[in-house]
Amino acid sequence: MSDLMVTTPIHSASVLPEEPTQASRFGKARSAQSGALLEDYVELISDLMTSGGEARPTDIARRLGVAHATAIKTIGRLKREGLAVAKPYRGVFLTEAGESLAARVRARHRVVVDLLLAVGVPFEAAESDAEGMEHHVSDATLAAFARFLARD
Amino acid sequence: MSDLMVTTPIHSASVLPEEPTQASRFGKARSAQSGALLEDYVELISDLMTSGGEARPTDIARRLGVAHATAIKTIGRLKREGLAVAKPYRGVFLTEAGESLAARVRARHRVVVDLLLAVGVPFEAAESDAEGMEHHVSDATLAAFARFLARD
DNA sequence: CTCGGAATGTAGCCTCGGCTACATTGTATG
DNA sequence: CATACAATGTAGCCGAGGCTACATTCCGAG
Ligand SMILES: [Mn+2]
Ligand SMILES: [Mn+2]
Ligand SMILES: [Mn+2]
Ligand SMILES: [Mn+2]
Repeated sequence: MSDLMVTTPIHSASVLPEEPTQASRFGKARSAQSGALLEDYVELISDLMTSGGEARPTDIARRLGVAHATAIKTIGRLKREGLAVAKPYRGVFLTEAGESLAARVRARHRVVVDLLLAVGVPFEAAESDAEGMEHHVSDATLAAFARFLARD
Repeated sequence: MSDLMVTTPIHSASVLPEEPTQASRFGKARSAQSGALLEDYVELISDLMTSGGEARPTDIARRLGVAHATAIKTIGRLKREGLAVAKPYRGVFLTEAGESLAARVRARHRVVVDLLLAVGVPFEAAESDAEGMEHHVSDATLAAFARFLARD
């Protein structure tokens, strides 16, 4: 490795950022995280509706690997936030807002996985890591990923 | 775009994964998330010690953008988990385990930021998004990132 | 039709990670 | 060397997201 590469700094400098800057970064990570669960739910509900015509609490719970009571409680939160509707014992449906969020989340998920694959991440690691990473990918980063994937 | 590129599938197929597979992916994302806060704390404490010789609860809180009581409570958890030690009113210190975790976390943070920069993500978005994404980067993915960055 | 088992829903418990309000301690300055 | 004030610590609240245990409802097989 050359120690004279002044033109293109490959590595990010390891300086402690300014305090408000750093606080803002951590804050963004926290708020991104708070929406993560709802994003996964709407994406999953949309997938289940498409592939089987219905989204039942038990199926949702099994797919997420949680107890059915946990799923039902979260579905309640989806309703409160206007992302889903459900009548007792009648399955879950997405609102317009829910469908639209699901579409965005699904598209982002795919781009993240594709980016990981493109830089050489093995398939299962890509899918697994993307499930968590996706919720922290900003629009700017998503756009950069898309540009990178579209390059020749 | 050619519609005959059968040799190299660029895009990940959009099929619903098998149920246990999907549950395991979501489960991994959940457990990764549960360690995220502790990772950020040890990295930050290590940085503060290096740059200023001490890590005080107030400074930690300001950098993270949380109330000092929140920081103190989490420092309690660091102690319970054997990552830090602190005597009342005397500042926080990392144990061997804490230092070692901090070193790994710092290295991973840098690789993630560098990877994002390398694929064209703007600097501030890279730093901001990395703060959340890093905690979901598995060893396999980290290794792939490092290989990608080391390419000619 | 009936009724038993699966699905759904409810209740109540836990930990985590935020917060505010207040109490205590340490120390720097006058 | 006293004390005002900043830092630290404690108490108690909240919501999210897990869980188990139990109650209720639905529906398909007989
Ligand atoms: Mn996800
Ligand atoms: Mn996803
Ligand atoms: Mn982080
Ligand atoms: Mn970090």
